[in-house]
Amino acid sequence: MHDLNLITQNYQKYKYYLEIRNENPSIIDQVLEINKKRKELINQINSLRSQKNKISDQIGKRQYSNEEERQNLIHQSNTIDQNLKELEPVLSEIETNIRNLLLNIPNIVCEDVPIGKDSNDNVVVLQEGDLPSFDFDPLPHWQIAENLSIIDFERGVKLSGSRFYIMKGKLAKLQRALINFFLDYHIQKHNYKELYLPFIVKRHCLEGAGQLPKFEDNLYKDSEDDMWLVPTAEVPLTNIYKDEILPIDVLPLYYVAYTPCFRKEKIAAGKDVRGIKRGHQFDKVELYKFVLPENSDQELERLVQDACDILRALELPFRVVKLCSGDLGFAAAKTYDIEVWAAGSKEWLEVSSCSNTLDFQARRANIRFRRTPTSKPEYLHTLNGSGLALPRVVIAILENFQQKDGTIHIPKNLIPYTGFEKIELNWKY
RNA sequence: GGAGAGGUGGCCGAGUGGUCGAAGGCACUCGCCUGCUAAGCGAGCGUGUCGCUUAAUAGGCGACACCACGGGUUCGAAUCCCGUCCUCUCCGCCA
Repeated sequence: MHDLNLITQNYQKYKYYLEIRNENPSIIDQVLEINKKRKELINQINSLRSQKNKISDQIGKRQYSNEEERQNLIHQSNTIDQNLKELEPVLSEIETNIRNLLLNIPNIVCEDVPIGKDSNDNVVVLQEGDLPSFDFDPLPHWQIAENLSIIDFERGVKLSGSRFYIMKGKLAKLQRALINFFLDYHIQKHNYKELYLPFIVKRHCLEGAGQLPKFEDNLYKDSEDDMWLVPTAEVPLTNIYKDEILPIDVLPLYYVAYTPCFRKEKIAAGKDVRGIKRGHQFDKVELYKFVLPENSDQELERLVQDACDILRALELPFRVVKLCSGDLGFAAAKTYDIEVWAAGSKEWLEVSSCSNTLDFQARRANIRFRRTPTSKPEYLHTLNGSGLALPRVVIAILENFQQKDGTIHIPKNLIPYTGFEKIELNWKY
């Protein structure tokens, strides 16, 4: 959510940001117009309240000479009150409207983000690792999974409908091993602190992180109780310090958390239906940072490297893509996607999205800090990135480490976590 | 889920209709004092919005709002009433 005064002072800039995001900039005009009305009304209401307060004060201090005068004062106050009763609802409606408008305006865009329309204009900034070569035709993971009987697609659908699956035997363990590996790696090598979070949150958390009100379609919820399944750990992470003012010496804060993620994926209906690339439920280890505004840019670079380190450790070839303005997410001012090579499906799979949201989420969730004990509170900056998303890493391991005999080798660094070196034909029942 | 108690500023804790944005203590900031083991003295010290001032989204002045949240009573509410949420204690239930 943006600062009204900033928008008023730099409205051309805000319109420009919307344009390069392929969004309609007229929302800014609406905001300006309503804000003008808002200020007028506030002034009106404040002066009425001020009058009213003075009258009450006079009565309280017995500043009247007889009962008639007292009744007169009460009458005056009541008259003002009638005025207020008319104006106040108008103001609160205006404020709701402005808030709704503001909540729907995406973040600004960092200077160095390439201008572009869609993912075709994204820029590959780094590619690392050799793409594996095979003396046979490598299979896509769903084929491998079927051959080895390690994923049960049909029965997953039987339980929960399309886009659900069951992982079996060593594949289930592989996934569990990866989660632990990711967590340990970031805790030990990158100094993140681990959190175990609620997987269900209140609406305000989704507003704070930027999922609501715009992306309600993608969320599972219990509307009766205002309980929402998290689409990413970023949502609870953003809100742990909601409405707090942090002392500067605790910054920067680095957190890592494993959660499942739940998404309806309505927008992507019909896309990526085969295999486990895009399910309604998937696991993810998320990285999150609370940092000083002046450091957020370099913190993003480090965040990306932290995520890349995992792929390096797993010997998986990857590339880093800088998203163009038109492809940026709602809350992000700058984003790097990390994509891993999947040798069977022969495509780059997004396994991480690392973003600097600047003060966008901090404003929404009202998270601030003080530079000195006496200075004014300022909004801090937040960053988030996957470190990493599980299913697609699993896909990459299955496809890149597949052998001619149909078995799957486990990356060296992962073996201490899996307890086995390869996946072979699994039990059927 | 049932019964009871309670939610006040960074923390603790007063405050049951007007003099309360809120006593007192702690913490913190600035200054003074003091050579001695978390000493003393003085001052300051919540957040937001609106207006004026300002180069300033720094500072100053003023107004308004905020004592969990939302509504109500009243000329006037932290204080009374209603609803919601949350915390604690006891009981029940349960991995």
